[in-house]
Amino acid sequence: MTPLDALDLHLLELIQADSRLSQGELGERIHLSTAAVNRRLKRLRDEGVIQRHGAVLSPAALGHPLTIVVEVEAESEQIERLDAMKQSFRDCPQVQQCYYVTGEWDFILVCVVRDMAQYTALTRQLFFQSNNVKRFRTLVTMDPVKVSLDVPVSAGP
Amino acid sequence: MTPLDALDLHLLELIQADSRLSQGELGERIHLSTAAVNRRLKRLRDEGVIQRHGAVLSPAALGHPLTIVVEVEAESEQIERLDAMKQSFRDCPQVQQCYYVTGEWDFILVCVVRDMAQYTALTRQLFFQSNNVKRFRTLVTMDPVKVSLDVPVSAGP
DNA sequence: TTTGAAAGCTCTGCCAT
DNA sequence: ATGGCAGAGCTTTCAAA
Repeated sequence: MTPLDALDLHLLELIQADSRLSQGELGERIHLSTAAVNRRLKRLRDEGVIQRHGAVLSPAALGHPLTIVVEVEAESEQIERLDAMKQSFRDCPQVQQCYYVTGEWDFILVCVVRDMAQYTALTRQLFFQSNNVKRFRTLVTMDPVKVSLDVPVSAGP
Repeated sequence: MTPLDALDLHLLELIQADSRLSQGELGERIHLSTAAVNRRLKRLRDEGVIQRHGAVLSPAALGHPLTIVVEVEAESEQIERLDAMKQSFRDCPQVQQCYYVTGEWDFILVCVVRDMAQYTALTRQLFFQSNNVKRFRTLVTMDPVKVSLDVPVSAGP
């Protein structure tokens, strides 16, 4: 994979914040021609640095105002059973994010739901119906202080 | 705010998955003219249902291959001190997400970092340097099973 | 509300540098 | 690698229904 130069990083920073900027506009900002921007973006997409272009929707506007973080401990850590759990989390639209982690718990989930009733139904489906959840703990979000998937682009300390 | 009809929801579902679909293409898929699609998208943006259009970048490709979940307990729950904490989390590029939650812990953070050394530096900056962190617990991600901000669009159970 | 068309932009490939 | 250009395609607005 081609290493990223300063212009690539600048480009990524801009389209991460707003993917609707036209290639002409991007070119102006980083002092490159439209064609050059076009080529770089294509390369970055082909190499997988840019994974996808998506619209970020308001959960509240779509009737899912509640964000809930769930800590989950698995019964058995057999790969097969863990994979089945992972798949059930991936398949559930209400599960926005799932991380398999070290430490006290095995999984951390972030869920978006309509109300507590829907969350209760979700726990039935995901945890009680599974035969591999030892225990889970629910953390209800009072304030989604920061929600993004943005990656630091500048060099960093 | 105008209530969302079935066509709006279909549109949102499509551009949430891929915001690069052209308005003509979207129109074909939901059987509407380009102009009608254009107007609905504008309305959805103006109303804040569509919050932003962004590119999702690969953390690994940008040199941030480690995702770390952190549970944080605050010393004092004075609004002023909590707000200061929230702001420090918002301002930190390595903190992708922060939720202020009920229960055992006060904050859940999701961080993306280059390596453990950078994470250590981050904890210094965010936790030790703060005068309001009682304790925190680190959960290192072994597998980012599902990472998205997608919101369920269909009606749901 | 909708469609259809017109004007203006944007993307993309080609060629010269 | 880059910039300039041209044709195709896309977005946006407007009149009409």
